[in-house]
Amino acid sequence: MPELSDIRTRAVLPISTVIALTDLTARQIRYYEAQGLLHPLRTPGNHRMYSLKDVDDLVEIHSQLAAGFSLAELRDAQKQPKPKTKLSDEEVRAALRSELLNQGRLNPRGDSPTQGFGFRL
Amino acid sequence: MPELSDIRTRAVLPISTVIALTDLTARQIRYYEAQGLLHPLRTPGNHRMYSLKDVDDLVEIHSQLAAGFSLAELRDAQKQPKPKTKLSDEEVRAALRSELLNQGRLNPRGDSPTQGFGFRL
DNA sequence: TTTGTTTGTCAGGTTATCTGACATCAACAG
DNA sequence: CTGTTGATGTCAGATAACCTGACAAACAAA
Repeated sequence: MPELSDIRTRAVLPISTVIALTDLTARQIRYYEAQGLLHPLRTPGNHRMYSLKDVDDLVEIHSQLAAGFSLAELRDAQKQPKPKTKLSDEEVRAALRSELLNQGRLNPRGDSPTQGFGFRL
Repeated sequence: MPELSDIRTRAVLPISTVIALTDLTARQIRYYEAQGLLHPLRTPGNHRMYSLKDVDDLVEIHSQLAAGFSLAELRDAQKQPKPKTKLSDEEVRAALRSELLNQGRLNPRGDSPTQGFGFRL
């Protein structure tokens, strides 16, 4: 009996279910994959199988597309490692010091603060 | 965009996934359904679609089968409402009184105490 | 032995998904 | 204005997945 605890990352959903859960079309889902945005598993018969995490990612991708980003940009952004929850105590203190010195501007590159990519406190 | 919170009761899995998650055969899964033990939804094209709860139920059914119960017994047992968490305070007090009076035997019918069907405190 | 329950297996038919190609449409550049 | 690019729609042909129905096997119980 397989473990059922990894259900969010286990590929259990056919594309028809993903379509129903996301309101995306098969064309969109396959195109995002072709552009390198996700990598669903395949059955021995070559049918795509998706995890719940894939569904989340697809919704996020479509949201970012609607926000004006291109699939190429999203793909490149994926390659950047996201420190996020893996900040050491010292890094957190450094970020807080920077916060105080820069009056709340943690984003020296001037990117939109609403996208959620790259470094954020 | 559909809500993803009801994912445990939403029919999103094809029978091939259920087979992989349960180690049951398609024959077993369809036969349990034919005997009235579960009722997966169907796609417009008549393909069965299962929820994660269905997967849990199937594992439980197979376990009960291995324990010697017949599918007919399990089906009938399903029809019995299970009070369980819906006991009123008065019912709890009555059960405790009965407990004291009968020296721990809450099962006057003499069923096996390991099955988990019917009334239990 | 006979009967009932559960499971295996096969055949024939239908549905779901695949890939590849071409069309459309909007945004943008020249 | 015209041509290019990115995202999506749509279709055809092929294959995989699933369906039902039927018959057989294994086993336990009457």
